[in-house]
Amino acid sequence: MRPTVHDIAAAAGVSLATVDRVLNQRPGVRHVTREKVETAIRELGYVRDVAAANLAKGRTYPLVFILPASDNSFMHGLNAEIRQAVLRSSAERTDIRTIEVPAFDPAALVSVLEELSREKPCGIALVATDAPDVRAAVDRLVRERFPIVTLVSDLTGSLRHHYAGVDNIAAGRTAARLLGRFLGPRKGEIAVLAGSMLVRDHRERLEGFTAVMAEEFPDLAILPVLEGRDDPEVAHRLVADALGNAGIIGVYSLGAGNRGLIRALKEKAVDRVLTVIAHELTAHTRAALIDNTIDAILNQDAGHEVRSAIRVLKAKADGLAVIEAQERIRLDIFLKDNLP
Amino acid sequence: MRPTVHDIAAAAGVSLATVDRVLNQRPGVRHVTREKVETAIRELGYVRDVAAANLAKGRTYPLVFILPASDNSFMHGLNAEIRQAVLRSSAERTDIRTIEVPAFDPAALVSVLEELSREKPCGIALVATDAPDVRAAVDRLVRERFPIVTLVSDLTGSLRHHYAGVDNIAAGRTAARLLGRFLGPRKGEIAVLAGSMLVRDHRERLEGFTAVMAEEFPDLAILPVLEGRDDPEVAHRLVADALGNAGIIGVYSLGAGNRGLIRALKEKAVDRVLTVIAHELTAHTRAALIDNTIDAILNQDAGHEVRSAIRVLKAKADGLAVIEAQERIRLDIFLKDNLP
DNA sequence: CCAATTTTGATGTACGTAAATCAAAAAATC
DNA sequence: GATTTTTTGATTTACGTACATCAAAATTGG
Repeated sequence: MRPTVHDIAAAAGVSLATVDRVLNQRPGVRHVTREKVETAIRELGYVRDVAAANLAKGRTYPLVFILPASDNSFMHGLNAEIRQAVLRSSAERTDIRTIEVPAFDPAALVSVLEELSREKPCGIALVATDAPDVRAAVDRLVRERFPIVTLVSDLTGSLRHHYAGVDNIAAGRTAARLLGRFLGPRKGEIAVLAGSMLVRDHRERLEGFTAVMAEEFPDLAILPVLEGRDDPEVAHRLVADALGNAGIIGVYSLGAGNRGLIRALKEKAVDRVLTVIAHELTAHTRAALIDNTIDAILNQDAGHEVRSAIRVLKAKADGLAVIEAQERIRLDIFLKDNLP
Repeated sequence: MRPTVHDIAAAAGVSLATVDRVLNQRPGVRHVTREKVETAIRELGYVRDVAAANLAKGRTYPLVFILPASDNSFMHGLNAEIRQAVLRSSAERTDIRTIEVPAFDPAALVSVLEELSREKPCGIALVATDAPDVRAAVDRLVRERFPIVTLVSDLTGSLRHHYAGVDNIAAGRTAARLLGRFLGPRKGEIAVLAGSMLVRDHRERLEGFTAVMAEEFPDLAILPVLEGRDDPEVAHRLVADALGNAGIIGVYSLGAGNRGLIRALKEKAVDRVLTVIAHELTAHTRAALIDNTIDAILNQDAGHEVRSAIRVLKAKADGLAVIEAQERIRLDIFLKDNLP
């Protein structure tokens, strides 16, 4: 049996009350006594029974998710996963609130973060917009001891405790290698469709993509990036235009708005041998993968990201360790054969 | 606040003791009374606080893992992950025991399963050997209400509650498409290295592989399968021999023993352009992926499999629902760019 | 050395559930 | 209608921790 507070008290030769004072960092314990207790804790390998403690405290974990108000499949999926988590909240003792902020608007995000500092949630997950002000606001909250994880899009260089999302540079590199290998010895041009170069994850994907292309596939030339603003209509127009160029043999779509891309491909490229790699598995991209319009889909599992963020925030709130390997968000590569 | 047993008692107009009798299916409750309580439970949406219940019961979950005594990297990894889980067992209230049985030996597995029926663990995870006797033994245990999950290798058609492993047919299909696409328009022969055709997961991978090859890549001819018994030495000899055939342009290694494969490739194929796809990420395959000896690695994450098996067994033991999406074991595809 | 202060101990209640006991009430049997 | 049997209620203890209170002891300051 694992040791309890009683065992600690006995081993340290102090009373239960003193052990409690040490464990919950209450005042009124002499330094030497505190050390006796801490030694006993270490020697017996005591670990607080979190379930019992939470029961006694009647503890819940008020968590806040801050999401951009973007109208694309991925964000809808993310929202749906958060709603699923809310359904489980009574069993998990969480109390989850979602705040939507205008997309690509650092100031709005910062003001929400500042409000939260007053509200005292026990953890914050945010889809970060990459700006110095945001970084500063996050760092401030971390210093005030709020557990913070970034979701989907990271805030490199900030003090956030954890990032629940994929490595976007690796994603871009992977897309490049897949495209390069699929195209084999062919020479030609590659069209790249992004949402916006203002978003860090898109920039990083592009960075990884161009790096591998330059290093390993010199026969493939990357055309100037098309910025579709994650909007199907815009994407459709841009891609349809671009396909006027007969030299294009491959397409990498690294953002959202794939509905437009797929429509353009079906209209303009039925008779051409194009290799297409896109991000995010949705009903549309899935269908396109199956009918060979798309050759591979890179995906991040929004459900995993949300569940991971919650686990990490709870653990940080309790000062517990997380299982690192479990919290790594993997880049899923889907061909038509391994669709879930 | 979520309702407690007290609320149920009040709502149903009965005493706490009666609610307890209903909840824990103790005898001595009239049918009408039981229904009153059950109605109240439904109407208030009561769900038992598992943490509090476990605390009161002093419950632990005695779990058994049955593994084949195979000396390969994957099984070593699996064992290591189970040991990690054992380290967490006090926090997770589990009590995990591992039993090793001779590999590919249905009789041994069956006799272990029969012993367990007496020992009464609250859950069993096994790497199944695919044989009718094993199926029958598993079905018998399921009927005796033991939660059972298969691990890594499934037992199709049995009553096991869950399978914690990848879809091996999909894995084989994915390997075929990757190989086919990487090879592009080239014609030639493909060598396949397996462990043993007696193991279900290997058979399934081969099945998926040959199916896609036949459907979609008719220019690639699959050579007779080399059975390396997951042994590096045997694999080395077989592959080295096979590479005498100059028509080989691709290799699919669907089992273990990749150390031997890699050695053979480095000795015999330095000057050839071979495309190689292998299973299981180990130190060796990882290095080979980085130095371009291998082109892609398909992997199943043993840590995820173990943690998932434990979660599912605990949930089944408590009669709780599992988050299906969370328990799906994914086929990881690693190129040199997205290695963890 | 006494008083003021700090530190420690002893004890009780609570969290939500499990499990047991014994008495009381209701139902079934003859 | 009395007796047996079944069903129900009331109450208590326990799980491991948190938290509060009050008294007792130890330490500090003067």
